[in-house]
Amino acid sequence: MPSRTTPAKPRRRRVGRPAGDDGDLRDRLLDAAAVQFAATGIAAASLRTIAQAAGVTPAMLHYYFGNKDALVRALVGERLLPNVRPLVETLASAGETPLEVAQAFAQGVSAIVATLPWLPALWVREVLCEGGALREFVFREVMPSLPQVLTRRFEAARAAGQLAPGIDPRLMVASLVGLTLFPAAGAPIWQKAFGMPGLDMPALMSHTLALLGHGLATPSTEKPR
Amino acid sequence: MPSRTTPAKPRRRRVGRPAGDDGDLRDRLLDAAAVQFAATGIAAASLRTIAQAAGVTPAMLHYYFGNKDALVRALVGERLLPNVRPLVETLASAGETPLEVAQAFAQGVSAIVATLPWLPALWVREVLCEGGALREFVFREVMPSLPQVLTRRFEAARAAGQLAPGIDPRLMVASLVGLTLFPAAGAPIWQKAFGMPGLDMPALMSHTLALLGHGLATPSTEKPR
DNA sequence: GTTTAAATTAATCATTGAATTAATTTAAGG
DNA sequence: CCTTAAATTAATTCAATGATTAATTTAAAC
Repeated sequence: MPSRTTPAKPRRRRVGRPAGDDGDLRDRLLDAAAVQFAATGIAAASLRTIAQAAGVTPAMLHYYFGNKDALVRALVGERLLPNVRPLVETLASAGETPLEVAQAFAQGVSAIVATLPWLPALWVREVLCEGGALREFVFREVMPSLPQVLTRRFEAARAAGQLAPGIDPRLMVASLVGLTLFPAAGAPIWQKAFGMPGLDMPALMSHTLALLGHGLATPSTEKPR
Repeated sequence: MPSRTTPAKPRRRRVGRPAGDDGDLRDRLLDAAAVQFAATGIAAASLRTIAQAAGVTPAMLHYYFGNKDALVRALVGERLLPNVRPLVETLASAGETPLEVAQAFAQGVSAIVATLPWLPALWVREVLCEGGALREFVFREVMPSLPQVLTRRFEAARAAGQLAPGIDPRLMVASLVGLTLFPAAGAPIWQKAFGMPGLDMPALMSHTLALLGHGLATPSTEKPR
């Protein structure tokens, strides 16, 4: 039993440079920041909380990044963009038919989610919503290309008679994001609150691709009246 | 030109009960709060900013609502739920085929957006995302019914052979929200950044219903190889 | 060994935000 | 008219947050 006079917090680190080689602290701080930013939004996430999650003092965030804004920029530059850019480049040429393009998109999102589980929530909150803190920055970096690349591909498909009537090529980006990235951002909700434990990315992907492939009605019941 | 010694801010209200009958201030505060909450997220929206947008002092928020939490509850109780509940009730019986149910859903969302333009962004940010401030509260009030009602309807349709193969009835809620409410939350983005001025709710709705009706490939090019 | 650089904490500061209170003005009721 | 209640602002308080600095410990370099 610890003596009553020495509070002796269990594993409290002493002041000074640590013995063990903690050379990866910067990475751990970025990870903690990503999780916290995605969970509560960037504005609502305090540096104290992030530092605490990484087991250090908020002064370390100042030491490694300078200030909160620079931390956000580092996260975007070193984690977000490097993982999103390959997808954008892939989509410029992947697949032939519209459905194949959509499949490539869904697969790319699925891959990103597998490595960065916090990305969908952060993207939805801070990039896609009005007033999101990352909108300007991200749009300048990746997005000028992504929507236009995809739109051009779907427009070409329509010109070639490969796109179903009534589908707006320009709106396909919104539809694809809404069907893949967005559900991933709320996965815990759909899972727990709706009592569906089987909702993982593979299940979501096959469902979504079926929907994109032939819609939701069976041919026999379509327009029955 | 105003004299230099009297700053005399133009239309600064004097202290005390106002002459004109401003009996609707409480409503205006709720409106300003809704807009601000949707624009930056609840946590990041300051009472100062909300009060300023309504042209009054933050003390008025305390006067009418008590504290920020009560303001949020009032907004949910008096603006959100009354506008969302009718949709939930409609969906319990509207339409016959899955496509008709989806159409009723899309139309309901469209109607809500017309009256409360700020709702999609607020809903996506604070209800659907992990860590959203309204999740617990809203889920206890409306959501226990909405997803289950819709899921049951799509499951019945599948049992009746009206649902296309590969479609998961439980995931349809996520798909519908992702195709309707979610794009509405980011409408200004799709519009401005993608150079598509024609993106309004009617256009989005017809596109989405076409997608849900028959998928995105023309029958002739489906499975070409 | 001694010196120097790196990494870390504790402590502090300034700013902002939510919450509260006292004072003030006007409307309404008798 | 006089009194009372309602609505509003200015000013203040308290907690939390981002930012910063000085002190401290260890590793590395010579």
